Amino acid sequence: MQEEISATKYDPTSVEQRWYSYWEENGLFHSEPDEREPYTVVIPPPNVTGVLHMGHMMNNTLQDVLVRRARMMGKNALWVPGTDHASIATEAKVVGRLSEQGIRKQDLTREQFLSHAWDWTREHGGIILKQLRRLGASCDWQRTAFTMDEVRSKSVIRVFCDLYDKGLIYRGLRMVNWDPKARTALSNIEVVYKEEHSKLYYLRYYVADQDAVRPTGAEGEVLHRDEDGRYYAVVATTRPETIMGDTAMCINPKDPKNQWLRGRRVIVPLVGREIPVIEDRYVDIEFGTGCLKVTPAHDVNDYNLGKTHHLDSIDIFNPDGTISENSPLYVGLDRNVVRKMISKDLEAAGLMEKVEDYLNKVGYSERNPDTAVEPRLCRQWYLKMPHLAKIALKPVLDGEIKFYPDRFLGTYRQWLENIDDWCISRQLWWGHRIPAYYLPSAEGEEERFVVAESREEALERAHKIAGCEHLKAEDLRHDEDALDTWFSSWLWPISLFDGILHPDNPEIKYYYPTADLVTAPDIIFFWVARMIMAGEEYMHQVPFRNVYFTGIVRDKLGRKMSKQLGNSPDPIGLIDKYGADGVRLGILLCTSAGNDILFDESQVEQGRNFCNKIWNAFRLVKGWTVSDDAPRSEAAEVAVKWFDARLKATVAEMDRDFEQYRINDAVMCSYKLFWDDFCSWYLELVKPAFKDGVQDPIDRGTYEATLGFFDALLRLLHPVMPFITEELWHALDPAREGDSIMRQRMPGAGKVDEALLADFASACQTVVDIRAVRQAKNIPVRDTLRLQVKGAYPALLAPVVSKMAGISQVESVADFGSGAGQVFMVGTTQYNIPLEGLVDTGAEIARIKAEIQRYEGFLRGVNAKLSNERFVANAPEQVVALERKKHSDATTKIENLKAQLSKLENL
RNA sequence: GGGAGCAUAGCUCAGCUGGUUCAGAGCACCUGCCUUACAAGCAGGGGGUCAUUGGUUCGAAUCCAAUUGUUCCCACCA
Repeated sequence: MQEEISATKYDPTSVEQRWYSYWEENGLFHSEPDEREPYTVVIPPPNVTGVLHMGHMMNNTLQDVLVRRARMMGKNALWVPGTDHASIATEAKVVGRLSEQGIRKQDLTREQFLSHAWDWTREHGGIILKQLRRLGASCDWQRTAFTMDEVRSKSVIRVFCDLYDKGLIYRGLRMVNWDPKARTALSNIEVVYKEEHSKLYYLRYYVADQDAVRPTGAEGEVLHRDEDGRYYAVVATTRPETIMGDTAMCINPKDPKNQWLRGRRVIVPLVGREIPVIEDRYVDIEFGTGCLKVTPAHDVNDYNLGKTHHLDSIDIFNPDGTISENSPLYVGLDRNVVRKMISKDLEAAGLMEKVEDYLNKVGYSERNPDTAVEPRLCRQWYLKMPHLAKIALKPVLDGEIKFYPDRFLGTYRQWLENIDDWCISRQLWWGHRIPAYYLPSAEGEEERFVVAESREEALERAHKIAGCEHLKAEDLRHDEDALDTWFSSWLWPISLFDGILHPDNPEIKYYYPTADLVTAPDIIFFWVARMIMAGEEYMHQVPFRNVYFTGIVRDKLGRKMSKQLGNSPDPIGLIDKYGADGVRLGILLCTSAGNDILFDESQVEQGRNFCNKIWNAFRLVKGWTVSDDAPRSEAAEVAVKWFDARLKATVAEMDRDFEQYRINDAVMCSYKLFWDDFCSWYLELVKPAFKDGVQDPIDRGTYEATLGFFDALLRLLHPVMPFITEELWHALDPAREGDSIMRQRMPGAGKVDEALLADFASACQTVVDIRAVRQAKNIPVRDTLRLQVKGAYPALLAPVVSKMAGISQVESVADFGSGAGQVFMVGTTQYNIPLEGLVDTGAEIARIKAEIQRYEGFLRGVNAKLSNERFVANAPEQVVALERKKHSDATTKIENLKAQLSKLENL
């Protein structure tokens, strides 16, 4: 320590490692239920194979601040960590790795594939949890959970069966959003719509029965004929590659342009197949030519048209997005390739009328952002939403759960009020396998199944079905699909405490509901809303009280951080460079609820500099020699009293900020308290004089008080900067070995002596003004000055200006005398620094004149108010009184200045 | 197409229930200092029609309306 303390820079590396191990080894993050008030936070589980990015950094720093603070407020704080199996993302990574080794997923059995996936999980899983330790996260690691561990898996299965038995889960055949890369269905919210520049292709659909075409003569009718006189319709489409699936063309019956097409049949270009022309009001007359090609298998709207008009449906795609055998053309080719190809072929065949640029919205898979979603008709599992949406809406509208910022309430409400059933099945292996078992069935027979937690139970259930009494276990076919990842995440606050399987266990009863949830607004639907549903359904209680929405971390230019752009700093690299405390402070200072943050390394630099400041303040204090006989200086006397008040006032302010989740404000408060109030004022005031190369000793009383303040400041800062505060808290007193700052209480707010704070502020202003005079006149600090005062001034002024501004003497005078001096005002009190020969009278006159002008302008404004009868009559008394005070103060100031001016002019 | 947010100093943003926290903070910038804790620092300083236009009010950065710009969310128009 002795050697380390001589360093003028704080070195976080060894400190951070040492204390984190200490905390963990001593179980300081661990919580067990006891008689204290619980404070619970569950981590938004990061992907098990993920690595820490800036978003995690911000999010987890915020959580850690809340948790550490709660712990030091005397609560039994618990922060439960864990990871998410992230089925699509993880499965995609595993598939990717296998294919690098030349292995295709379809060549593996389910068991073989899962074994690879578990290998991958063990290999990469937990990296992110280690990284969170570097950040200082005070998670109870003994409780680390995984969405696919035993308790969580069983909970998911139990809930599925329960919801099925309640009639909330069903199997349905409908259009789903299909991800052809992952080859799975997606829920609606997993589709991200992106605007993109594409083409609108105008295709010729020749009329089949040319001879039957009769112009109707309707006004505005548009007939198309080629050079041979053959009639054709023109269809505008963005997806020419789907024409092989066309089973109709649709016009609006009211469309005058296309009256002649009513009742006709047309020929699908290239394909040559005849399809009917149907009529439906759905078609927009204004769009394109008013003719719509109908492909019921590949478009939701077309599907609906197909249903109402009883059209055939031709599915021309394979699950991977290549053209299937159902198509006469392009079989086996990818849909994106075919689009280019077919447009050329259409062109060549003279079937392409024209191509226009077109801006349209295309749905992409959230997890495979390069893959456009393909609407596809298939059978999936769904969870009914009306009941769950209803129970999830109430606690938020009632304010039982509070959102910070509360504007997300509107988003939340709107979504729940217009919610679709949730497609919960995924055609993936990595995840919780759907506990449905199909009974043997003959070809064409409707599928029959039972839902149960195990095959044995399923068999029992199956036996109860007529005709199935003799089935054997192996006759049951287990559903191949897995559940949506969010179907496990939504149970997280419950399943972490085993509340699904054992609803009455002491842990769930103690820790649930959790206190605060810190998360990003983009998962408000995916996760937040659904956790509330599950909480209400299974615990009959909200899962958390407050939801703090963070913003998105962007770079300095406002761009989202991404791997592609390479604009995302490596968080661990930042910690290596600046220290975890510095990084935490840097992030916290620019975070406010719901607002995106524009991250720049300079903010982290600021954090590091602050660590340095704390470190050096510590060096100063620890470097003092203490004397039991030395008397306490007047300046120290004032400083101790003042800082005590200042500290209490700041604590109160921070408490208010935390209550409203204005965390950045609270952090800034403590930053300024330490840097400005403690270092720049307090320490400078109590700092013993330095004479003849020797520093005077400090008196014991002031020293003890200073250590006390330092201690309080460290406690106040601990939630934000856990490492340096623990280090210095120990260094303050060797007797603390074996203890931890984490176990101490936060400083409390107390009654604040406001008058003292005001007096001190006035004295500070005086110091600043004196220093300004010194700088302007180039008077070094070692040359002491005299200060004359006209009027009332605070009693603590003299010691403060003496110590801080090099004033040897403060004289109360009736008049500043005839000699030249530098006069200034603090409030309405006039001060003068006699400076014979140093004052430029001309410049001074000009300055005072400008000053007078400024105050006169101010006074005019005040007078305007005061002479307004309605103001005097209507405004609250206090406000009017204030205005009167402004008036009298300004008048006094102007008088003072004028007197000063005339004196100078008469020199 | 529907909804929400934002617009205040060069940058990032506070400004909460209209009135001394009213025009603020941090960073950046300028000037002077290597003053025995800290140059990653100290001291001092400049800088803004509060997007625009109306309205409410004794009084508006603050409340209301419209406009402009911008960001985000939701929605099946090929």
